[in-house]
Amino acid sequence: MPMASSPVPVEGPLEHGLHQDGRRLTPQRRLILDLFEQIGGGTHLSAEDVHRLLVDSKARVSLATIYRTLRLLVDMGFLQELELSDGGRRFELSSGDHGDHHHLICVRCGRTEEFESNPVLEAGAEAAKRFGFELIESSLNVRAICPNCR
Amino acid sequence: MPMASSPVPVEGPLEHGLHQDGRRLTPQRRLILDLFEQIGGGTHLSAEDVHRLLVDSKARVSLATIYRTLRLLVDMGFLQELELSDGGRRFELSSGDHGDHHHLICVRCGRTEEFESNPVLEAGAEAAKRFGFELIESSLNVRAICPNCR
DNA sequence: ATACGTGCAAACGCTTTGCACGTCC
DNA sequence: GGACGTGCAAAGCGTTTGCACGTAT
Repeated sequence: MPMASSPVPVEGPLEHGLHQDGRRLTPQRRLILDLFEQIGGGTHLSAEDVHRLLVDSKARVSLATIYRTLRLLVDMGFLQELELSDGGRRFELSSGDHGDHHHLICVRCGRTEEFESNPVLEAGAEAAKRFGFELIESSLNVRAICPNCR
Repeated sequence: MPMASSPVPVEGPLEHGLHQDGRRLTPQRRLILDLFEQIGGGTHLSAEDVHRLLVDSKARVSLATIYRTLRLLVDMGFLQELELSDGGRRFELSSGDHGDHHHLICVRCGRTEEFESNPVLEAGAEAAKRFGFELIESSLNVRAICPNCR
């Protein structure tokens, strides 16, 4: 039988990544990443969404910290930033598998569906190669009108 | 010999579209659309770009009118709005042929190359169909680093 | 102990809007 | 003549930043 108590609650990737750069693990950073992990991989949240959700759950985080932490988590690779059609920036948990995502967006109500497509990924990679660019990621945004809004 | 003067200088699509809705053809609207037509189809301009170019050429147009007119021209289908990686909104002449465009964007310097890809268009159309959406347009944004910035 | 992070509020950049005046039909 | 469009300046919105205080290491 193992020891009953483990004073260090298993150093996760967040702690590890932060400490490597001399940065610190704060309750706010933990809360923000936890929120994305609990809410699941396919959800797109704005900075204000994150703030409201955390405040609603009695957490004490300022909007400024949300913005700073979201940028940090994107830089560290935990989150990905999305550029949807309305100009609003959204964030979602990095999908460890590919890193590329395609979105079908209703221009009326904002409803967004995700899908995958290998031909699209290949086309992006090929275009980058042709122009001598180093590929980071490719994202297809399909602007459309959803069944409810028609 | 025909009459020497033709008081209506050939009503173009802009005049026609405007008058249909009880809207008016103003010098500002003409200037803004002319700018895009002269500069060519592949160029992406921000609202400020348009303003600066017009002011530089001695035109008298306010930034507010630029914004109002850009939206109008997009609504009328003469221009298309682009959502590039940095969150900046850009506009370009509607390419009469397809209406879909794909961009390769350098995340460091903002250099943008355009390319075409039928598989991408097909993938977008197929996704829209699968979810029951009515397709408007699809755009692939490939985030990458250009040769100069590497 | 000390560098790093936070909250607050002000500043910021881009975009929109209220209003009085001007202009196209 | 009258509705529509413009310019100006102010407001709006999402985001960033300076600063003093707090806290993780």
